[in-house]
Amino acid sequence: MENKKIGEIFDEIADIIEIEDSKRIFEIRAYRKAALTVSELQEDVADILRKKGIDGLMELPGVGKGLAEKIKEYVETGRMRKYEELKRKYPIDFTGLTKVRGLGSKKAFRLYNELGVRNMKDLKAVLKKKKIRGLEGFGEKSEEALGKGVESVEAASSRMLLGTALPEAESIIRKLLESRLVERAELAGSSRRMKETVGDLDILVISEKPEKAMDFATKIEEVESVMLKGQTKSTVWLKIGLSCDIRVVPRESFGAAMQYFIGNKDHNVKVRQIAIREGYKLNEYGLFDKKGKIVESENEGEIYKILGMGYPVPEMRENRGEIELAMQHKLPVPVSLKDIKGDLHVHSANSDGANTIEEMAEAAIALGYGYIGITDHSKSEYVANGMDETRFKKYVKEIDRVNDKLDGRIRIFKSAETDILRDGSLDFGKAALKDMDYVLASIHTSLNMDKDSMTKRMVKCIESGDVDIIGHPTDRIIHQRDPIPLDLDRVFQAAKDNDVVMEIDGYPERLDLNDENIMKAREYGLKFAIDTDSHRTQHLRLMRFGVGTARRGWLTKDDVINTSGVGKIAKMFRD
DNA sequence: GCCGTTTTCGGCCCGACTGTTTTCAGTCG
Repeated sequence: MENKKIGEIFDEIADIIEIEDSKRIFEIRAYRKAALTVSELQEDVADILRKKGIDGLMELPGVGKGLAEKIKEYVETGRMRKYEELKRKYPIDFTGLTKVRGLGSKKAFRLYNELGVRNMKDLKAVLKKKKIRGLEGFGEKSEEALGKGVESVEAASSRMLLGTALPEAESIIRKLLESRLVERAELAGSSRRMKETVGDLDILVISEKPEKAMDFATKIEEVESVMLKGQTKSTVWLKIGLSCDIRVVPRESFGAAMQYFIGNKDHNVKVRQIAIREGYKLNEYGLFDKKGKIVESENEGEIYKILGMGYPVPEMRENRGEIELAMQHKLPVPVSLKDIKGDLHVHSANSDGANTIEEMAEAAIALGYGYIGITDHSKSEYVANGMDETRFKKYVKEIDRVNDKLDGRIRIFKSAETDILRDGSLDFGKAALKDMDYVLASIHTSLNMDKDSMTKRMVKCIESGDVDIIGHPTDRIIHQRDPIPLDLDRVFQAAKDNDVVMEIDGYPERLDLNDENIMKAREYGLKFAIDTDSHRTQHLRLMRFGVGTARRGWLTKDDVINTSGVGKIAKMFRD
C-alpha cells in the first residue's frame, strides 16, 4: 500500500513549489488537496489503477489528469521523475521537518540553506548548539518554540484514538463550564464528527470575559504547556499528548462558528459554494446577503435551512454525498444511542472478561437495556481462556441460572464468539451451536492468508447456515494491525444471500466495520449489529463509539438489529 | 494543478496568532 507515500511525495512537491515560487498558490493547494485525498484513502491506489485504470484515479477528488499520471508512474515504476528532479535540488526531508509546529517549507528551506539542516536529526543538532537564534528573522523565542515543537512531534507519533481523546475533551468542557467563565462550551472538529482517530481537539466557547476564560483554559490540569495564547484563541498541549484549540466565539455567531469548525473542510467548501450560488456568503461569523447584512448566525440548523438544505448531523459531514441528499431533503435519519435496546457481543469471566455474567447483566440493566448476548470465546482462543464443549455446557446452564435469578429484568441470550477456523468451518460442533440463541462468528487466527483464500474462508462460513452475526469482520486494530485481506464485495453479497448480519464492533481500537465499509455494506442492503465487545462492565458504555461509526456510515434505526426490542430480536434469531 | 447548475477559462477562503518586522511574513486550521 503506497497511498501514504504518494501523499507525502505530493506534499513535498507542494513544499518545494512554495519555496521556488509561492505565487503559484493554487497549484500548491492542488498538490496538498490531492496529497490528503490519497493518503486518507482506504482503497489501495494500485488496486484502483488495476480495476479502473487511470480514469479510476481521476475520479478521486482533487486528482486530475496530471496527478493521476504521476500516481500511475509511481505505482508502476516506484519512482516519480518530477519529484526526483526537485529533490535533487532540495534534499530536505520536508515530510519530517514540517511536522514540527511553526516550521513550514520556507523556514525549513532557510535552515537547510544557512545551517545545512536536512532532517529531524540535523534540526535537533542545531537546536542543541543554539545556532538558530543567530539567523536573521529568528530569535531566541523561535528557537525555543522549535525545540518544543520537536518534543511534541516525538510525543505524538500518530493520531489519537477517538476513544482516548473524546473523554479528555469532555472533561475539559466540564471544567470550563464549572468555572462559570463560559456560558457554553461545545466540541467541534473531527472528534465531534466521531472520526475514529483525531489529530487535535477543537473546543468553542461563549464567554462574557474572554481573557479570563483563556487564562483559565490554559491552566486546566489536563494542560501540559501553552503553545499559543491570544484574546480569542489558545492552543494548549495536553498531558495525554494531543493539542487542543480553544476559541472564544461571540454568542451571536456561535452557530456559524460551529458549522465552520465542525467541518470537514470539503463539506464546508461545498456548503459555501451553495451559499454563493444562492446569493449569500458564508463564513465562521455568519451567513450574509449580497449587501453584507447578516441573515443568520446563531443557529447552525437555520443556516442549512436557509440554504435550502436538510440538516446533516456532524458525523455525516465528510462530503460523501450528504450535501446532495441534504439539497433534496432526503437525508437519512441516523440511528442514535437512545435507539439501542441491547448489546450482542459481551464477554464474561468464563473466558477473558473481568466480570461475571450476572455483573455484566446488572450493568446492562443500569443502561436500560432489554437484553444482552453473552459471547465468550471458543476453544481455539486458548490465550483468551476459550471454552471447549464441556465448559460450554456448564456456561449455558450458568446463563439459564442467571436468567432465572434476574427474573425478567433483562433477557440474557446464550451465544459464543465462535472462531472461524482456517478452512471456514466453526470451532464448535452442531450440538453446541444448537444450544445458542444465535451464533456470533469471528476470525482471530491465521491472519496471514492471501486475499482470495481469506475471502473463501469467510464466504464459506457465511454460507454454512450456522452463523447469525459476523464479529469485527475485518479484524483490524487501529494503529496495530491492518484489516485482514478480504474482497468485501463477495463477503457482503454472500451475507445478503444468507441473511447474515455484519457487526459494528464499537470497541474504540476496533470500530469494525469502519464507516466506509458500512456505507459499502449498506448498498447491499445488509443488517448490522452495533456491539461493544465488552470485557468488563465499564466497556458497555463504549456503545456510543459504535453508534458514532454507524452514523458516519449513514445507518438508520431500521438498519440496526439491536434497536429492536427483546421479543422481536428473539423471534428474528429463531427464524 | 483541478474543476464545472457562473463548464474548457478563470476562478480557487482567509482570519488569527507569533515573532521580531516598524507594517509584515510565515504558519496554521
